[in-house]
Amino acid sequence: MTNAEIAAVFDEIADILEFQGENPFRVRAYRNAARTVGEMAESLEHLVAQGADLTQLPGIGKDLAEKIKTLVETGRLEQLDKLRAQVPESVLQLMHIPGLGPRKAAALYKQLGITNLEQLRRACQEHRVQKLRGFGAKTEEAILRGLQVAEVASKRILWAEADQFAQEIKAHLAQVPGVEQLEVAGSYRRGKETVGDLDVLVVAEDSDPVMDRFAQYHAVAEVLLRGETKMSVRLHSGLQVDLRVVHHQSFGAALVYFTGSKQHNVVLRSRAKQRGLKINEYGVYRGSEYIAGRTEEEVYATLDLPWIPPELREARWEFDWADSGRLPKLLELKDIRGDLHMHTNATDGKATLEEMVQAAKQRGLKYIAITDHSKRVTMAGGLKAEELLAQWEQIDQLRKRFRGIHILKGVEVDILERGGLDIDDQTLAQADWVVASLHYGQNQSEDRITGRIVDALAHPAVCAIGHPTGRLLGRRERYAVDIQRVIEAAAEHGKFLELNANPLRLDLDDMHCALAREHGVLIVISTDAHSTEGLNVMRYGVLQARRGGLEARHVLNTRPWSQFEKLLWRARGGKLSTGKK
DNA sequence: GCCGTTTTCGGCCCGACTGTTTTCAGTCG
Repeated sequence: MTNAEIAAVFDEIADILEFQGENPFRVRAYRNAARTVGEMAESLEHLVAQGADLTQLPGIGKDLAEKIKTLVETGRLEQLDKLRAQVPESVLQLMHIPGLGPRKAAALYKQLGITNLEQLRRACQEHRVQKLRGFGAKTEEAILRGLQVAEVASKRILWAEADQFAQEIKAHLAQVPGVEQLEVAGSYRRGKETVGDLDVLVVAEDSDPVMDRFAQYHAVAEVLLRGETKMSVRLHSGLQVDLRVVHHQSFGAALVYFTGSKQHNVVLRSRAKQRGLKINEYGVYRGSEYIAGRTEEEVYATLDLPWIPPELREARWEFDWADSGRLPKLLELKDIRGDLHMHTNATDGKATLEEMVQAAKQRGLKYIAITDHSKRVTMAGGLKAEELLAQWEQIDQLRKRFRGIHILKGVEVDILERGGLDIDDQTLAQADWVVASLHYGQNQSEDRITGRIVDALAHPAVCAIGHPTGRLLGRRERYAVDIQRVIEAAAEHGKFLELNANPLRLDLDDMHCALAREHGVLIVISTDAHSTEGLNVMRYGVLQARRGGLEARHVLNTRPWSQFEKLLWRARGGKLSTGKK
């Protein structure tokens, strides 16, 4: 059973317990466990097989450790079977309607016998819902609206898309007179790969002009609520945007509060409590006395903490790091010196080889690798060995004309379904840089896929594995691959692993990056550009790496050329074909 | 169900807004 499946079991248990009105802290324990398990890079199957002590994991105690063990060994959990028998599965969907929580959903089920969304719709239309205690005509209307938007509202969007809205909204609100400070917080500010909603924070004395202007933002479809300090809208795209207006002495506290994550805030609050303080979105208080809140630094300082970069605020390692003075100096976009995965119009890219080199140079890159597809990737017009060799001759010519940038002769060689690589060893040996990627046979078993990738890492010509999980955010699940084993193999052979900066991919993900760092494996952040504009996605990859706690020294393509050359030489067993001028 | 620099029992973050109430429960973030 995979980690994701175990996490799903715990989430389902939490859903049912919540619906049944169980102790909310018990529900939270299951949610926390689901999160811990779902985010782990190490496989629980392996940990159990090794007899590891699972209670060392955060939020996993004796009881849940035993349940994980049972799930891994038998694939089932008696507790869940029993719970499922008590509540029809479709009833749980009721809780996913905005405005319906466990209490109201339970009332609908118990008093009206509603077990699915269609019955709910009919009951609202027949005005049976408003007769229930605690419900009314407005609730009924809200449910009907909620039914319409439930599907689109639950969809998270890519960080890159959220960034466009965030920039527009900032520009839109900045024009309001009296707006002193303006920031978009939430998971957007934490740089999470997908974003569920936007939290806009504004400092102004008077909230009305800001809210009036906000309602006029062209993408707003509906104002969901509007109060003194808080307003929520839904955009035509379905994205919800929350606006909070605060006074300047609360800006830091509110920024901390609305940046989150939820779990990070819970830790902050308990730390405040331990120190006899109270922290909320308005500030830090001792009793009713305001202590701090103007800036984030000020707020963290009252809790004996340094300022923590938003990307790390997930209650994973940041508090341990901060307490022991080991908070990393996170990687920045300006640290990036090279880009080692890009395509040209020789395969499925749009720009010519020369245009790509020109564009890379304009962006200040000191070294790049041209890595077109190999022949197996027929859809992209992958290159045969002789075509590659011809391209590399072209690169020889270009090297004479372009100074100040090193152009590596590379290839993105396909890892074949049956194992092995798509280009012969002799040709590969002449390349400066080889990315091996898996494009076919994505439905094979975890063992086979992991085996194919581990074998590729053992190949002397291969430098790195491209997009190592193959996922496309919101479109395609990752293939079954044991990342732990891949990282161990990369460590053993001194190879590198890619963090693909395409906003749709972003794999390895943050947790994988952290695990690679622990194993001393260097990450390569690459754009996988298919056009000159494609080179601009590097910043998304940097953001993901920051979430994994990576510093510049953990990333191969931050190295100056001379250092990079040495590392590459070592990775290829002391054999470097050219790369030098 | 977890967890321990107040604790192995008794806590577990805190506030805004809405709708349905007549002082508050439920939901959300």
